[in-house]
Amino acid sequence: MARTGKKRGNTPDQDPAFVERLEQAKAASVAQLLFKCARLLNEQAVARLEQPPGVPRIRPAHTSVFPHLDLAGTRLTELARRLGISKQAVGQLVDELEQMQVLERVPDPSDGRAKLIRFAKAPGRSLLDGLAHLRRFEQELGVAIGAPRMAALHDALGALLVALEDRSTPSA
Amino acid sequence: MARTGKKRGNTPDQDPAFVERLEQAKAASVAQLLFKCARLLNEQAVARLEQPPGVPRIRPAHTSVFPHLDLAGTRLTELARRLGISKQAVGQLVDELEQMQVLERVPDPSDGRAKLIRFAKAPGRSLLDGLAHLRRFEQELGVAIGAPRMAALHDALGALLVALEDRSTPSA
DNA sequence: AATTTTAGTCAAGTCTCCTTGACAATTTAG
DNA sequence: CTAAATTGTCAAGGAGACTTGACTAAAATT
Repeated sequence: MARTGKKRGNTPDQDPAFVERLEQAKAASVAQLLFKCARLLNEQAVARLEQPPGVPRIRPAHTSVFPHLDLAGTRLTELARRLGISKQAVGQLVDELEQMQVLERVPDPSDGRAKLIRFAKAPGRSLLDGLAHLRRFEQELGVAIGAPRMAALHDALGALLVALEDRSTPSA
Repeated sequence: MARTGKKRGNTPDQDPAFVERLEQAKAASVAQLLFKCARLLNEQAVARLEQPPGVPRIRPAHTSVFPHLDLAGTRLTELARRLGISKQAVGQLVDELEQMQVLERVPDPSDGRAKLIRFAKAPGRSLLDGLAHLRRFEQELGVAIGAPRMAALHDALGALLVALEDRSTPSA
């Protein structure tokens, strides 16, 4: 690295007003903050999990399934509807999560065609370890930024999610 | 839908303690909320942009570049380092953003090999319109969840980002 | 001046995540 | 009982977001 120290700082030849508009736009963006935090958090959380090689690793997409699972079990079709993706896609995710012994499929007693998808009775450490890890990670972050802020974050995100979901599905 | 009304509510045959741990874990996850909000927000923001057909559309991946751009211009290699991806990948994103007249490449006066990537001088409406859209979108969301919550969200995310960045680069 | 590094690019390939199409097993409706 | 609809699965495929490898031009090092 032999650059002469002027790594940044001055704008070469751009209109100051234009520059200011950009600065403003960048600074104001809650969205940008959100994106960046989400990416970093996801990366660091996943990196914490020791993943046994060979069997399919847990991937970001898998986590999106959990919040839509009823504890009594949920049908594939219903899951697909909630996630807004095809049932084949869900099927694949569930296949993998089943291999990891995180989820299990049991026959639906009330319908011979259907199966209920639910958390595995004897999760192969993957699930509970993973969740415990995540919890611990979140606690650490809570300490880092302060409990009140963490609570405020939780609250605000919950509200934001509702607002966003209302937009994407104005009907359902 | 002929299920006899027991869509959820009671757990068939699972250990209550286990069930509670799961419920807790699900409810507690700030991370899940964060991921989902970020994804929805990015998708919806991009979807709002009226995209001229033919030329490459702006896609969610593109937005990740902006926060790392210095207004004076940033080199491709530096951008790649900041984003944590290969310079070829960045090159592709920048190619597309250049075609859309959102960014431009100018030769780096201090190094004949290098080019500086920066916001286009005459953005083809895409950029400024896009930023204006984003601002408006955020304002709408602010109304939806309430101004205080929005402020709290902004504050908490800022703090969280710092905490996360400190972790990922304890040295640099 | 000769050698090694560095900045950016071209080409090709991979991995993830999701889609469409076709299908057998059941259930429900007529 | 037969016809239509629904549940889940198998198979193939595609778009997006990267990656690795090979290479040129310019700069720094020796």
